[in-house]
Amino acid sequence: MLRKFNWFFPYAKHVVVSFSSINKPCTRQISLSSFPPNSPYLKSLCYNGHLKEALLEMALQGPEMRFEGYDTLLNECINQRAIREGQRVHTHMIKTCYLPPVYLRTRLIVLYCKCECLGDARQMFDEMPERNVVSWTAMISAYSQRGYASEALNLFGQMLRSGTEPNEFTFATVLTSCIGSNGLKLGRQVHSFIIKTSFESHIYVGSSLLDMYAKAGRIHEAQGVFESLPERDVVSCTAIISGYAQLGHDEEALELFRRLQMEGMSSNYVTYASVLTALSGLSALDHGKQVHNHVLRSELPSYVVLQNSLIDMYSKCGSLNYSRRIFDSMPERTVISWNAMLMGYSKYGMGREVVELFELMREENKVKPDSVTILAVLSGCSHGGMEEKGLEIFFEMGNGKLSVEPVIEHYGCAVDLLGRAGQLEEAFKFIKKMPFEPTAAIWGSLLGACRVHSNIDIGEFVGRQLLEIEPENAGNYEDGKILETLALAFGLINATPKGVPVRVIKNLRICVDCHNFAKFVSKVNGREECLRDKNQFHRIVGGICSCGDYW
DNA sequence: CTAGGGTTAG
Repeated sequence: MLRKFNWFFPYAKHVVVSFSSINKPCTRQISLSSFPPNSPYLKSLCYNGHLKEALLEMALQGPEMRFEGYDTLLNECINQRAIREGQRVHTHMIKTCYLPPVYLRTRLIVLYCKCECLGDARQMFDEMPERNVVSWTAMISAYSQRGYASEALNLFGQMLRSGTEPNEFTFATVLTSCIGSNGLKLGRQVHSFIIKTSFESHIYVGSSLLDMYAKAGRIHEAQGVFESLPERDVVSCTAIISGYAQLGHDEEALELFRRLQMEGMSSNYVTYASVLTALSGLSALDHGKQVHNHVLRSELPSYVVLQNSLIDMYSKCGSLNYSRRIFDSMPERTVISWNAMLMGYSKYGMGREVVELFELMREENKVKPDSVTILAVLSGCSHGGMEEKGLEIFFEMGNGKLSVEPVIEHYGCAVDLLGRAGQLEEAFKFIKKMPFEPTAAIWGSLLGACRVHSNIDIGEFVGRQLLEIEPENAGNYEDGKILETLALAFGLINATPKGVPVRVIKNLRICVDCHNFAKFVSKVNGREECLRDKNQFHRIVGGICSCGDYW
């Protein structure tokens, strides 16, 4: 009993750890207890997930705690993502003057990283008296995983300068941070380093490498790395398939998938998600259903990611009912699930469904809307005849009610909403007041509104703005022709529904003609039609389109 | 101890 009181530390509910104290030179008090540390008991508590009891045991053992006990405890804290309990272990080390070896300090970095306490992880890292390749890699990977690519790369540079040799773990993780405008250049540098250190054919390094090339749009180089791999597994195969799919090479992606399957590759839910991306790009409903059936038969657990891609596939293939059925059946949804469903409704101009679903999302209050959510809702409102509602939601963003910072695309939607509501002057003033430089797309949307509402004054001004912003479009014409072209553009404003052949923006003309033709056909045949263009869907019944002639 | 592929939008 005496021993217990000697070494029992009454912890505050919220432990504030003084990180710097862990490195102070300090010797542990010598235990006079004759009891050996009860490590097996602590271990069994941890293995059974009883962290609270294990912490109590730690307190009882006091300074008799050794490496093994700390290791077991930290492992379980990491498994359970138990930050409070992990902090207690950390505090215990400090209070009992235990100087943890590099290994345990690295475990603490991992703990803080997994619990999304990146700052604490970095502090731990900075205060290490010595580091090895594992601790460097753990910290680099912490940044990579949390999306801090430049910090990861910075640290990689520091690591090299410190004279620590990277290993296959380091390369695999640092390559995932070679993204963005400078990514390819850096990735190539890392690649040559990998060749020098003979890690090129390592399966983890190789798949990370090919993924880096694929994300940089260098699919042939990615293919080259893939083919040079001495062995293949699910991840490397999925990486190359998704590389093709993400670059829009949908047929190649599917062809590769078929070939690799015949060669005996195994698939998992990530593979199917990538294949579904390719299929939705091709609007290949039948194949999509086959994948869906296959997934159901193979009894994969219900992975949110896979269900998200099924929602997207069905909506892009025009089967919104299937999308909704999957959406409704999901035990758990992420923001992407909501976004995919909202986007589906939005592209069909189903404004009411968009607003209803968005309201459901806010009621449930489990998942926070993000920038894409609002984009889907606003564009759904403008394509679906819910202008007022859409504007209301846009202005809620400015009020801070939505925890989403408006970006230029949201402003574009607002212009769309105002234009569609016929408030052309308001839209014009709105563009002038925006905190962003208006893009060609924004002027273009106002021009479209001017066309629908036959407003020549604003339309003329907007047309000139467009020619200024997009000189590459106008650059194809000689000076005289630009005035020619402008006239035709304004002619378009008053164009009859049958359409006047105007050559201002090519796809605008094609779109009007095709659209009218489709409407004409639907009226004559009395059939419903579904068209998919670059941005949205048109569902045409009896000569009337779901887009309300506004796109 | 540390590592690779994935779903919405653009």
